[in-house]
Amino acid sequence: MENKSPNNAHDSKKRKRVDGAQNPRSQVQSQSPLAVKKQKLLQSRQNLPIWSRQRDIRNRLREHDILVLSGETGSGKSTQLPQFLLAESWCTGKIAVTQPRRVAAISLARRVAEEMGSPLGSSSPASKVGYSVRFDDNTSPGTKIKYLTEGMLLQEMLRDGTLSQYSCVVVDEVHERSVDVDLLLGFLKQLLESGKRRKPLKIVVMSATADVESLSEFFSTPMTKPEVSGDTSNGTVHGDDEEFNGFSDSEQPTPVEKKQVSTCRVEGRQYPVKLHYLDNPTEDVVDAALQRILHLHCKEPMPGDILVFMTGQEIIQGLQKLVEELAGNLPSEYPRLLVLPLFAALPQAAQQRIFERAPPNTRKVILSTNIAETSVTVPGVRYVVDTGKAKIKQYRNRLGLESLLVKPISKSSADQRKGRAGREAAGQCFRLYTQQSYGELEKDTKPEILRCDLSNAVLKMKARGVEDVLSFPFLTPPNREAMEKALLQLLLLGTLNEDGKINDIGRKVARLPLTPTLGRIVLEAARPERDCLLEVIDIIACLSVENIFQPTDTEEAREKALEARSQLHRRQGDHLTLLAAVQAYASETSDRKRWATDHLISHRAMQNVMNVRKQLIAQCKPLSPNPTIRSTTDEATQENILKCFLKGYHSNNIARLCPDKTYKTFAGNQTVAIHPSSVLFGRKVEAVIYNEFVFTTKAYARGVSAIQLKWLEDVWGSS
DNA sequence: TGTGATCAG
Repeated sequence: MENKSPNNAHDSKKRKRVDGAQNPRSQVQSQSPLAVKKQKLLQSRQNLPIWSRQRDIRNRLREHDILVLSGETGSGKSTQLPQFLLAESWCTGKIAVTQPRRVAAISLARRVAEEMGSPLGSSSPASKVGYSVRFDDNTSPGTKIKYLTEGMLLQEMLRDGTLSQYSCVVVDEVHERSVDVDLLLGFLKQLLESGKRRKPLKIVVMSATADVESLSEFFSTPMTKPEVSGDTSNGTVHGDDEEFNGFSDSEQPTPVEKKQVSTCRVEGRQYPVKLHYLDNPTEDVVDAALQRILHLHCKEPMPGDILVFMTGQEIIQGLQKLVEELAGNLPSEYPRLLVLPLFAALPQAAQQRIFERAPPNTRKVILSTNIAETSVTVPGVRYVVDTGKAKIKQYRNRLGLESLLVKPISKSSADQRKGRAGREAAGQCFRLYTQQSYGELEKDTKPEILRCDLSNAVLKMKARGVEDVLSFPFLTPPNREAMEKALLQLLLLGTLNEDGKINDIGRKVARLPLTPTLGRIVLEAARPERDCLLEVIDIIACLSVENIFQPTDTEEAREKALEARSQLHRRQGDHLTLLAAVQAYASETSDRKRWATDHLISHRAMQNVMNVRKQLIAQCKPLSPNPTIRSTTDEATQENILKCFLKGYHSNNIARLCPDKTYKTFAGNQTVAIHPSSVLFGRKVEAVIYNEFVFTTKAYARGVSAIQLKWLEDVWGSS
């Protein structure tokens, strides 16, 4: 039965006829539900734009190792391309397909399993399709097609430097240009040019935009100085290495010739969207959006929901009030208007409301951040209103901190937003800016690697044996200053040696699912002198998820929160307060959700904390097989916990109280105030450490704990 | 006395 499956047929000549078999009735009667479902799906697969390109794509990959495929949403590339390749003679191993987001990896795997008539993941050893995302590895030994997040493949590359179990890596959604995708592309390019693979490795790079030239140029041009060196002796957290790790041989790399890269374009499927611009620029986009929403609602026929792109939570909630007010005053002959906000911090249940059908005679208006641009598909939308702005992360080398700024979006972002109106029928897009302003927008959004703190990326490169990170093959190289800042940071953390080589600590930190700073703190906690691993992991878990404390926007809510959380507050500061919260939650055995609600703590955030905690404890097992559980009321324990943080923050995140009663940072002697959300707010202690420095109405330190200056020598004096 | 686009390990 296995061999009858068209996608497993190893006889590619017969394949076309089997796929096209139009008389499945006799098979259907005798086949399992999975096979019936597969047969039903075949027709819709055959209608996808990419279907007719199957032969072409397979031929191209027989002749070339690299294929750059551009295709818009709806072309079917993410589901069909991996299936096309399964029967190729070079495809003896697995096919990896990377995705930027977990939900995408999971839903694609589910869909492809159905199409292939295969059980999903670990449910059966016969499963051909699986997925792997953080906290959820759903694969079986027989998995041939594996959907996984970019971060998961990066982790796999640290453990198995040549990706020996794969015959093909498909990198999807490259146009989003996450830091992880940029690293992956560089690592894959190095791997291809290293000549380290025993069997061929095929690479398919897929992008929704037509930036095919830069991608094919990237892969076809050999690196001037192939980077092959590095000390990769074992220093693992897992201790399960079998394969070599990176490019550790001292032998010279094989000389590289210019690679042949094949390129291919597939049409998407999209209904037409009519564009409208403002004649004159507006000063007040909120008002312009309000007018546009009401006008659309009163003039355009039903059905047809409206999706409005805005910058952030606050402005969305403001507009929501205005629209609801005005819509309430409309004459009764108009349909009703249901306003739904959408942003990531919104509780899950509230986010779900956008998928529910509106009551009869009601039009939905969804006011969204750019979450609706890529991460969430809102159904029923025929009208898009675009303010042309978004909050964008920026990194400032000199201050060494990331901040969010409202900035104009790029052309490709604007076009993506517009496309959201044409998913189900023809639609319209109203841009709340002029056509001239559109013309002046950047073509693409600046890749994240040019806008962020690079210490994590650089550490990963070092852990893969890349010694000269300045000549790493980046699709768009970050500037030298940002790279040097990251190297310095890693050196201060003690993850690199003076000569820039990664050390044992660095290799261990690189494998933890944390920033280098937080990873370093965890390692410190495992040292026998500190011996407070479990306690520090609880705190670190909180710092690596969203805020566990429910936001308090009114005076009343603030008082209520203060009251509800009073038993959790620790006078030493926010770190020990977080620890108290996790310990209380974890020891709650009856109803954790209720406990969270009672304490005005986000249950969803706490569930994430528990997942991260479990993962970190498992990963740290080799560091400290039997960690002691400490009494957290013991002063020595408290001191040890905070000293671990001191080790990770070194001079960056410390401030001391000056005679003028203000806190000044160690590093820059800058005045910094304790944030009102801190339990230490308003208190004066000799010195503090803090998790982050933010500049809003003034310079604030958030996540603050009291320390003693005499501790510094103990922490900095030792290695 | 005040904040937060989004995603990933």
